[in-house]
Amino acid sequence: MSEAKAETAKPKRKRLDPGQREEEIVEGASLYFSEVGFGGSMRDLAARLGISHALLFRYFPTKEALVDRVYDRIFLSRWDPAWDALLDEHGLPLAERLVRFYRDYLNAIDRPEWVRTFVYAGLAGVNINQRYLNLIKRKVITPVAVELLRLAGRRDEKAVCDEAMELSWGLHGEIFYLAIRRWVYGIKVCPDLDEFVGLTVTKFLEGAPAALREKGGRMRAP
Amino acid sequence: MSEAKAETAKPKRKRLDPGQREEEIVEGASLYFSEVGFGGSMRDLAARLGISHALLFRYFPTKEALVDRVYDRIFLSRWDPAWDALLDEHGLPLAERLVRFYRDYLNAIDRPEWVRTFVYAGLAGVNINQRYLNLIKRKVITPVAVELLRLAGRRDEKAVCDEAMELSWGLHGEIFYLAIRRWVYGIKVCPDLDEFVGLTVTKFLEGAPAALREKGGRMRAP
DNA sequence: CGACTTGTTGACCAATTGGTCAACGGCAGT
DNA sequence: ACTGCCGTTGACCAATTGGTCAACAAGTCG
Repeated sequence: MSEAKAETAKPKRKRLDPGQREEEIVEGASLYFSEVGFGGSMRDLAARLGISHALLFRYFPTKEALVDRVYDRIFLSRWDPAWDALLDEHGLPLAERLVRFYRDYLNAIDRPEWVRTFVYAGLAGVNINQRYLNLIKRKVITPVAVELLRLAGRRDEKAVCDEAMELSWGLHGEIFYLAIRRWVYGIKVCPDLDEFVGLTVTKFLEGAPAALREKGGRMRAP
Repeated sequence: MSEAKAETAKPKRKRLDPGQREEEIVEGASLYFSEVGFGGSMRDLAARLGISHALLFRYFPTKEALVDRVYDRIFLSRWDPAWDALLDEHGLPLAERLVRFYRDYLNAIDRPEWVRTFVYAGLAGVNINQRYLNLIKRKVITPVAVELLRLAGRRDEKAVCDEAMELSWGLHGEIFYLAIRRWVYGIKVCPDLDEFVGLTVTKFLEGAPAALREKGGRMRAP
């Protein structure tokens, strides 16, 4: 009873195992920077961790080094290898694959650290951003576009192919935009993510092939 | 010839009309902050404008005041009143209205200052952001959702109504995401915006009613 | 209990930040 | 050309920033 403060979960003040402390710092930094952006100060972060800011420099030689680690932590291995197989499972109907993939994917990324850090990085012009989107393009957008073309019964002329890519990006953007609305704009969104993905994929599969076939129709307004 | 520097467009160094100078500052600040974020410094901005940073404080008492002006400049009166009438023109088919509105809208907002500042503001938690999106919801999302419900032949039960809203947000997000890809992530996008809007609206109108009708089908996976 | 290792800290530094102010100097009006 | 208004500036200030370093103390080994 003489030290009643000891109840607030983590009142420890000193002498941690180095590995443990480092982990604690990276974890805390991920949260902190995702909230305030990478303009946040080392002192604030330290205060939040309950340590002195000098200690941060014991574990990371420079702020940039910490930031890099945060990038790694958040982006690296955010791609579940199982998704490769799933998206390529031509035995399953496309609808099934898309619904399952995007439910899983949205579930994996729809958290504040991920979305906010990703957007912060984009605004700051960090290249990790473009690298990640190239991966998405290669593994998701393009394969989906290819199957979309076949579904619409179009041969792969350059122009039509580009349109299929844009439609595929559209599906992706629509889903990611939900996360943006929630974590960047702070707006309340549809609580049932699975339902949202279901709706959106259905809309995509019902609408996109039709849009592709209708080329030259409604699009070319006077 | 004795003053050859005088050729680089605006080598003027002193004594502008106050109104003119103020305009110049707000204009420059809009560009500057949209590039580096609102963490940018007054000194940098001043250097970029070719004036001393003290002068900035002559025109704006504080940095915050300048930032507010930039917000106003960028967001205020970004809504073309003609859009109200257009969206409400029930004589025209919905497809026509949507295509025309979103072509115009995308054209109006698809510029770096707008998109980047909007996202910066969102991350910073500035309320102007939510205010703007409420306007979008009221003037675009909801009316479109209502017409979508009718198109799908569904009565307006709460659940179905929510779904229609999400689908409508989806269309909006898809289109805005194009601007994000371009101006936040710095990725090359479909060069023909009008074509993109045409495709996306077609996909929406072909797919969304179907998705709404199909409730309980593909969505409820085991 | 004392000594040694090492995780941790408070004090300090130089650079940068938002903001102030007295003094400078264009540019009328006469 | 002189004068005076006022747009403009350089020098300055306090607070904050990333980063350093000698000193402190928690835990362990004898």
